[in-house]
Amino acid sequence: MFLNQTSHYALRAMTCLVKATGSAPVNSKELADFTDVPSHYLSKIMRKMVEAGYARSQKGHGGGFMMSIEPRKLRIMDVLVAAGFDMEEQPCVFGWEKCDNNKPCPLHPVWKRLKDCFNDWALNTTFEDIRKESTLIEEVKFYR
Amino acid sequence: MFLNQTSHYALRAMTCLVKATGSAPVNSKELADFTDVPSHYLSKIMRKMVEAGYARSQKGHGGGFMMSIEPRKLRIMDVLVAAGFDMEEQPCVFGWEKCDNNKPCPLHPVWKRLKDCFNDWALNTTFEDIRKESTLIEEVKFYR
DNA sequence: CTCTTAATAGATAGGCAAGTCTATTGAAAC
DNA sequence: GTTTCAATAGACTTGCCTATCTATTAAGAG
Repeated sequence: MFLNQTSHYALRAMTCLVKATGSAPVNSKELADFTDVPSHYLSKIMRKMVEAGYARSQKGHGGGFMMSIEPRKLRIMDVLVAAGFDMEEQPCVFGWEKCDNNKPCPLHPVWKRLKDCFNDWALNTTFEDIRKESTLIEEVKFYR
Repeated sequence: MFLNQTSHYALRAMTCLVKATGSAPVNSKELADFTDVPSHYLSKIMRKMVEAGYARSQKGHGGGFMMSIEPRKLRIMDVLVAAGFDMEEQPCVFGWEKCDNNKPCPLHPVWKRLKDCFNDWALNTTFEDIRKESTLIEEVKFYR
């Protein structure tokens, strides 16, 4: 419904990492299995998470990825942005170059309400919330 | 940000029609200009609006499209659905076939909050709201 | 009737996000 | 040091949503 496939993938991966906090690094094969993302494609997304400082990677034997930021300090919006999302670049519903309160497109006020609630969600949900609310990572295999 | 291009186009077109209620039919060239949608592509979308009963089309001289439902009875969700959107078919963030309250994916509760606010918006905003809140159609040309 | 305007239909093409493949680099174990 | 495991890099391919093109059908004007 919202966002693109890559955003979904990034959220899945970081969710797995937050659940694995404290344990050994999760290697990319495992991560690809849990998240059901093509492994090579996931690697690219993880690269972005590493560059943004949200994950660390460890090469070689026993290597993999681990979260490198306090979950309560990582918001959903941060992950989306790191994965390439940019709220400012989102086109106006009407396709207008300039569309703001001064020169609103015919759908501006209505659309703004939707954007506001999306922003509210993405900025006020942290990975600490996700860690607390999500099912256990161990249960993942069982469920699928 | 949300939904696909086609959904945006459908909302633009119906917004123009609701603003033109009472006047002569808006022909597809005019509609394409106002909405900035490729005219042949817009035709296909309008076909769906006609089939859904939200617009009427008039062929020949002086023909075009006009709204055929009371604005207060048409919700944003209706237009989205007619344009091809299906909430039930929206994949789970985690890509699970079955993902509900019984077998929630690790992001289920968090994602649900976003879906709820989207639904709330799409189901509770009518084209009467849009008509009242939007800038006048005459101003459109001026603004762009 | 016929002329003009405009919607409809379906086949075809483009563009870009998503996914794949191959090779390389880096780190740990022994 | 050498072997093995695993991340990184980047070129290449795929697939699907958008968009375009061509031809047809329908309706009103005169």
